[in-house]
Amino acid sequence: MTDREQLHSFLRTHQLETVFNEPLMPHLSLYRFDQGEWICSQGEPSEVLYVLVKGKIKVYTTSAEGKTLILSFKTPLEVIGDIEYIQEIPIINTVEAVSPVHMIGIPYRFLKKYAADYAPLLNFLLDVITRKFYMKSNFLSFNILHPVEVRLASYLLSVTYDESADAGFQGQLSTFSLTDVANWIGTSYRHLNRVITKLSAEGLIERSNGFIVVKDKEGLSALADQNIYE
Amino acid sequence: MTDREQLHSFLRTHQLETVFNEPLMPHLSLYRFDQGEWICSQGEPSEVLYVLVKGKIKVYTTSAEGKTLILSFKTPLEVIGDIEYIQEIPIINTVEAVSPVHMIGIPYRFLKKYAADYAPLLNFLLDVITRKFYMKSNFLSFNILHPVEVRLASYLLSVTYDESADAGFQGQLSTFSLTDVANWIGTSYRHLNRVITKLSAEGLIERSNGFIVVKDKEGLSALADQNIYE
DNA sequence: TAACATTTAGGACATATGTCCTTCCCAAAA
DNA sequence: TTTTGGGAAGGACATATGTCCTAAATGTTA
Repeated sequence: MTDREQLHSFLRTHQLETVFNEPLMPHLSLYRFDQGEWICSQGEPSEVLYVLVKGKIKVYTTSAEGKTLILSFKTPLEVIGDIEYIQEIPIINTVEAVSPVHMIGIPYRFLKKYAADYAPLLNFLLDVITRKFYMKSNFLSFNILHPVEVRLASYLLSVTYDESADAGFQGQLSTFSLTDVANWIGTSYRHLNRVITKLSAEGLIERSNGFIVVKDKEGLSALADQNIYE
Repeated sequence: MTDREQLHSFLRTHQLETVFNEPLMPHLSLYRFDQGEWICSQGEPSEVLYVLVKGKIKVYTTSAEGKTLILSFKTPLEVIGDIEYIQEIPIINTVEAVSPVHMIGIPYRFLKKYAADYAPLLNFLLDVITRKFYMKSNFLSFNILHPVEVRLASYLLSVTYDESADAGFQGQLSTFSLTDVANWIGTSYRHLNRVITKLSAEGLIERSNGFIVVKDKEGLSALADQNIYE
């Protein structure tokens, strides 16, 4: 399959054919990123709108002091560079591939030229952005309002739910390093460890060579009264 | 001046005349809210898109445990209910007038009927939402990544800047109660007090019957290396 | 003015979280 | 097999923050 064919196949799969109008089509291209590769990085000038169509990415911000805060893990369908496109600002967050990734890219200048008033695209962007807004806002407020223990419980539930739906992992936390998890829930690796130890002692989870196994889903739910992801 | 005239005057002032198309016009109405009045409240069904055209509002969320987190103070031009409109979800956050407030309201059903594909409105919403997204995301990450001391410094700078530009207040923190400030920077009243005492001891600020006076703007800036509002 | 409510500042203590460092374990290289 | 490097777990300690309570200050009503 050629790149062009694959691109169109992705458009079809995600029902994007109506989102981009005819004059825009020639300017779409397919990008691939390897695991660990940076897709864009905080502070850079931004020029391309990306649509994630395959794989998993990690969005994070780095503070002046060098602390990292993971803002989200995203799977298709998701858009990167939308805020930057509309506000005409440099890249806000660093985006990194956590698996092999395919993205469709459209340079801003063509969007501006051919689709600034194309309602289907505008509606698509509105939908994507508002969903992002809602989730991020929720997630970050949750982080501020709850202690690490609750955040971890909430995180574990959402991840194990995903995984098991996806591959029958039976609540084993794979994929992410504990360092990632720490940055994700906004705490230090050390403290995360402490909380893991505590939850283990309470029989809610179990640690097995670098991973975490959920033992008592009910118990975790009780702890994380409100799931971040709803 | 009749309500109708005033409404149109507001539309003109904020250059909104092009945002709403003809069939929508009869369905715009002007709302007034008194200081302290609730404009909408977390969890309610949402039915009206509001545009803040005069006054100041406070947006906050309340956690299951009853903790309050103020997400933003907003002045014109700002939109309330946009996320809810597009995602078709209940009200996310509680909004309260902190001064007498004027808002233009448009019921969702007319928006859907007459303007679902009206590009100027869509672009307006995109602009407003992305700006909100950017600021909120910034603000909340900042909160997670920095201690209260830094958040307070950053807050004081932004507020005193605003105030002085507005009315020559010379860095006196008016308007907000310290309880509001605490909820705003995501900490407890008690701890805020502690930090205020500390910064006072360092000569950066001074406390004078319920208010705070900024004594050393440079010093505060050094502390808050990155201003939340940029 | 007296009595009472309400707000404000801060003390005492417990808990949450961060930083730094050490130890242990395992895998890859010699 | 030995060596070495690096990650993972956790100890020790300092700091940040929260909760509960008290005392002073201020306003408010009788």
